[in-house]
Amino acid sequence: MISSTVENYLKRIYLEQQTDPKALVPMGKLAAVMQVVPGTATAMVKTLADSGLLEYEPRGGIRLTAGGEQLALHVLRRHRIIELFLVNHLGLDWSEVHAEAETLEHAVSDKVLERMDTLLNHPRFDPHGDPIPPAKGRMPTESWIPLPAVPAGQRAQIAQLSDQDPAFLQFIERNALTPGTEIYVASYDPQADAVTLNVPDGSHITLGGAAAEKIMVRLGRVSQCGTRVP
Amino acid sequence: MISSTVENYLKRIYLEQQTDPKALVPMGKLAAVMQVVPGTATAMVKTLADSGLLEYEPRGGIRLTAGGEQLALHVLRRHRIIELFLVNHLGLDWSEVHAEAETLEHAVSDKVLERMDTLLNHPRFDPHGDPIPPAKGRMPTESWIPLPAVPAGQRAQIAQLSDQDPAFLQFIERNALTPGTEIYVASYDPQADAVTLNVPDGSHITLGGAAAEKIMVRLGRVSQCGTRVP
DNA sequence: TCTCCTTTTTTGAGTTATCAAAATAATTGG
DNA sequence: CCAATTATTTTGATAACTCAAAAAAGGAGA
Repeated sequence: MISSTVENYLKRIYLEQQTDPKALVPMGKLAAVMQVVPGTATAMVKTLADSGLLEYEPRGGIRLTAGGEQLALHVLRRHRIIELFLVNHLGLDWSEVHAEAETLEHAVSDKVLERMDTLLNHPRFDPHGDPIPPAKGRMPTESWIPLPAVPAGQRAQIAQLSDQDPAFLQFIERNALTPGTEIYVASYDPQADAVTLNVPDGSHITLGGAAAEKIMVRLGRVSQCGTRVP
Repeated sequence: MISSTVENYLKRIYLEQQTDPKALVPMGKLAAVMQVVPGTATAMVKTLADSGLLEYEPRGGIRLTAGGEQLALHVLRRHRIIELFLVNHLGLDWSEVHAEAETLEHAVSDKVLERMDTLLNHPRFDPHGDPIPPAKGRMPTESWIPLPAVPAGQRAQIAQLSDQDPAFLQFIERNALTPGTEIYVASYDPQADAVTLNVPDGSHITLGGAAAEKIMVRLGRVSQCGTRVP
């Protein structure tokens, strides 16, 4: 039986890996995201390597094996389906479901998960726009760019929010910037570190660079299938 | 933070206590139901006593304190609401939800639990007929008797099944003996160790004493409010 | 009352996951 | 190229939970 601690390590390593797929994940980074001291990460990584879940290059870094990645994706699938279920079926606020799913992802059985998946109609994205790993098959590749990379005068669609902080997500919701929203980038001034957008309801809003960087968009009016927050 | 191990001990102790409320729960019994060696139970009981969750009489037995009982009831409430939610909202079979709830009861937050409770319309009984401890206030007292205690010729209503084994529960369902069912006790022969019942659909069935003992009933046609398996 | 048997407690040890702090390796600027 | 800094690993401890097996306490029957 695989412990929830191990599940968390695998999930985190996978997510770190995605930020730079060719590089090894450094131990310091892993320790930081797992909120443990470096020595703890080293110890855990050794046991994970012994279990064949990752490759460990001492003083170099780590990389998940195919087996490790499969387990990580399974955890991620649980996490994201649970998030969506909590929003769509239990009426929780999307800003709080991340924290709930952190715990539930280790407790929900495959059977219960597949029921949720069916009830949700096999969704492709979670409430924050993150793709839900399919039960079998490869992870879909996403082509997102951060909002500040969109040239002024372009249309785009909000795809994903890469910060799960409830306060940030509530801000996003208050300003109708949830995934799926079509926006128009009115201006981007690198000097002022400011992006101004028009949103469908007619209003416009100006964001600083730090906030804009957390908003991932798809250029043009690509249609995105899958359930998401209205 | 209270560990799920501790939650399980408290829950089990509470349930054992109920079988004979005036007596202390013996250590051997606790070890048996927790499936640990006696020494483990002793060690855990000492820490629980130090935390003020139970009273421990060495070589005598244990009894939950008010605080311990409150925590136990909280766990039991989670367990039973989750069971009902899994049956009514996720369509799981009632014979399998006990096992699922054993894990989920330690992972579901109060917020999620109260959403389930609301969605279920504040049910009073779980799928097996066990009363759901209220969020606040005392546990309702049930007046059940085992099926063999019903005199022949009497009507009764099935109240609860005191065995969570999926095979037994599937048998119960196949024979339409789920909680809420009105039955008529046609005969009871202690010598033959057999009870024969008539069920609403017109058929009748004969049970051995061991199976009949696991079926708790309410005499007469008392109406039981609360959601249950159809 | 005095063994024998059962129950319970104690003792010693193992596992998993963690931290603190010392030791070591790698990198980087002068 | 070397010293200083930074990253990583090692070492020694701890907490929670567990088991195995020895020791102790309580009966119950002769």
